Amino acid sequence: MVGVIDGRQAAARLVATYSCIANDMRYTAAVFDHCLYFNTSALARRLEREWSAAFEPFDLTPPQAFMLRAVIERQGLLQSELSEALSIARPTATRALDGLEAKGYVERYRSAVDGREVSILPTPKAVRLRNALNEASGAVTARLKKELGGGAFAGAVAVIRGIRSALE
Amino acid sequence: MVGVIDGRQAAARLVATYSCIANDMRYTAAVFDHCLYFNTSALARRLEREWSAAFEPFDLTPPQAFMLRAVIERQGLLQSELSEALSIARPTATRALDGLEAKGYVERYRSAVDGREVSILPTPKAVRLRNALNEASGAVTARLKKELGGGAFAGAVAVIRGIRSALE
DNA sequence: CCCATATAGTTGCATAGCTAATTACAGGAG
DNA sequence: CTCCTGTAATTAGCTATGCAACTATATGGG
Repeated sequence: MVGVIDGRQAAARLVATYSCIANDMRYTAAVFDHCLYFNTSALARRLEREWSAAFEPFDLTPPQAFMLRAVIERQGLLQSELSEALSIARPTATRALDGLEAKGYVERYRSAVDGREVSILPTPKAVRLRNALNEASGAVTARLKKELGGGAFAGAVAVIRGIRSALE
Repeated sequence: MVGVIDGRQAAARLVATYSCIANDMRYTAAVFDHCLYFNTSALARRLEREWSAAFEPFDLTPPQAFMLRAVIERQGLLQSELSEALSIARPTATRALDGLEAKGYVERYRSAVDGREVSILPTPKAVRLRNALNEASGAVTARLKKELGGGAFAGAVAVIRGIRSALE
């Protein structure tokens, strides 16, 4: 904390709120309106809240729930394959699986073929959650589709996936 | 670590890799292809890498750099206004500003009008970075625009921003 | 004036993500 | 066989993020 601002400066602040010295566009509301990074990160944070609420009844965070769903749908994948499927770094996969293992949802099996690899299998308790997890996620999707319009929603997902794949 | 998987099970794993019991679509490559949350989060992580490299010469992470750019472009905003402008929670803004203050890029001024509020101003050292920061970000944008096609890029940003604003 | 309520900012705690470094195993060159 | 190199997973350490709780200030009612 460095100083105190007086009333005159506070008034100047209010003007600054609604003007943009940077690009001669005055009364621009948002600073990074046209930035792909900014809008994508902000949307990701916003969506995290939606899916967080959806998985809250299972006491799972969205990353945990998506990892578990992947383990259930693709039984026996190696950790490296899971990290690739979920587009996360391998240490992140290690920790997500640590958490799910501690909760009794997954088991690790070291491969007899290659002793470095570890296969992941869901426990029966996890498999029993499968439909409920899919439905919880599907309910959020259905709600957003309704709010945003079905066509717009599918188009948006396609656009976002398209950018992802264009960046490898 | 619970057990060891044998060769036969390993073979079954490979089949599982490329089939999807969940929805009768076999040979589906990606598990959550149609999920808005999954694709958006994954894209956000990918873009974080791009912008991270862009701001690396300034020893700033993307969140730090975007906060600093907002402070420079909207001089004198309150912390609450900055957190809203950047779509982050107020504690996150507090910590981002702590870091920028420690680096000598921003100064906090407690409002004389309302002693709870704090106005943020960039230091001259920060203002001198302004063009370079904008250009660093613009260079990434330009490169991606070229890779993805200008129309597709602008359309994608519009779509993503549209979803953001539809969710308030 | 004093108290109750509200608000701005901060702090504590937890999760998730990354890179770099480490450990354990695999596989080929000599 | 031994060593060197490569790779899967883990560990260490950092940043960013959010919610909940706390502090300090403001404001309106008695």
